[in-house]
Amino acid sequence: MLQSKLFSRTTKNLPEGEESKNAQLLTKGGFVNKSSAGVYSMLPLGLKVLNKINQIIREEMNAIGGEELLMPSLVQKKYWEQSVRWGVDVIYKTGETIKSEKDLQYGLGWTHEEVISAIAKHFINSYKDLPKAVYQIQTKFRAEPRAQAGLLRGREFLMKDLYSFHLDEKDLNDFYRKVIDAYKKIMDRLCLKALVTEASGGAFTKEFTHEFQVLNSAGEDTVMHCEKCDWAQNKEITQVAEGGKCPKCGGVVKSDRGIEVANVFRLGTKFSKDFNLNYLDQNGEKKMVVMGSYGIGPTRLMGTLVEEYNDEKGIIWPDSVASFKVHLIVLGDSAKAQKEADKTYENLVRHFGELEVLYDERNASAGEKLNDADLLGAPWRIVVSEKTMAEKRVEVKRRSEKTAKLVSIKEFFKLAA
RNA sequence: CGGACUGUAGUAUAAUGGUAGUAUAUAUGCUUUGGGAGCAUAUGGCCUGGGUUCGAUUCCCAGCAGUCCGACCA
Repeated sequence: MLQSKLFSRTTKNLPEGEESKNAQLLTKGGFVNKSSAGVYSMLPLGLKVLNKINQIIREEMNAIGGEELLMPSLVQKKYWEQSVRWGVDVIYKTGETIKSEKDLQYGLGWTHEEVISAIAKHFINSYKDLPKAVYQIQTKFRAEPRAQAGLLRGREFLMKDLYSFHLDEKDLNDFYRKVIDAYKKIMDRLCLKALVTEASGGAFTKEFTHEFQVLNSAGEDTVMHCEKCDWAQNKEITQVAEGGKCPKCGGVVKSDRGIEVANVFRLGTKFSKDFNLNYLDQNGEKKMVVMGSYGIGPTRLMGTLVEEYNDEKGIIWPDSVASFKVHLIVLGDSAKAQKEADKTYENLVRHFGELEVLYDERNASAGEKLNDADLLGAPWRIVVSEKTMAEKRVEVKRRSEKTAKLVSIKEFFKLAA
């Protein structure tokens, strides 16, 4: 893609008052645009990142037998009333609707246990229908009293929500483990280290739930975790103080801020009861379906990646999610260098595809181009100039490293493989 | 929802009870090209409502909006 043709452009000035790194850098680079507090548009560059994150999530969800579907965002009041959740204060509710249905009210979906339970009634009647797992990647709405920290806490955000249906607790627990493993794979592919953290079960269950916490000072949660082993608990429930002994291995317990990027819940029969979601077992006896729900926030993950991977110049995207794999820059205005860079661009496009190569062919100064490349954070930067041509090489630099080197384009393809 | 601070051009900012200035971005031309280049010209702005005043972008009140802190947060 040609940089001169991009819809967005980078800015020199930082947005006023925004203090979080992810809001600053994503706005400066033209990845996102804030419409109002906690409400963001994904601009073309940002959407490319988000789509890659979503694709990774999809692949791992499909791998454990999840089927993708899409539920409505507009959810009629009766659904929420059935689970006694119409009263929660995070629901955005519709005001006056059209006259002929003035008694009909809707809430914008902030989670979908109700809707999926109602749907599941149509398809789950027998033990032969279980287990099942479906998920969606969808915009969620929550009337947060205070949106903050850019993409980390929004009023509108993307969520992958997976729901599973089981014969009994044992079957649920087996699947629950599977989801945790799938989430671990997702974090690995996103280059994020997340602690599987025990947390309160809230209204659903007395058992622990598990949160995936990425330790980062931008986080809102406090995580107590062992220095040695993988033991971690949300501070809300933990009995151990900082500096105390890890209950699992005896190591030293530390306290750090964490960003909750995912969570897994055992719902049990809460919604099966509310929605009469039953099945007949082998003996013809009526039993309640046992459910689980599992969430990941792709937009929050995107913000977390920026918080984790940046330097004073800009973002350093992991290879798996970068908007572009390669950022090609031509320096100097000699027609020769231009021509050579054009050729290199075609070569790169043939190798990686057009969507993976950003070519800065603008008539701009060297400093501006180099700074933009650092800000946008593609994993590889290639410079073509009179200098590199004299050596019959291109200059290749990894965004995460300090030094560049001169190599042939063939050697670069090997490096980037 | 409580507290603090803030609303001036696309963005970032300055000054002012009486014609609103700068940087950056944008457009045009010339020059320039390895870390946000230079010159010239041009485009573009005082959140809304009420009050005080001869006169309000400025002072007062209210609203709306934003950021931060706290409370909240399946």
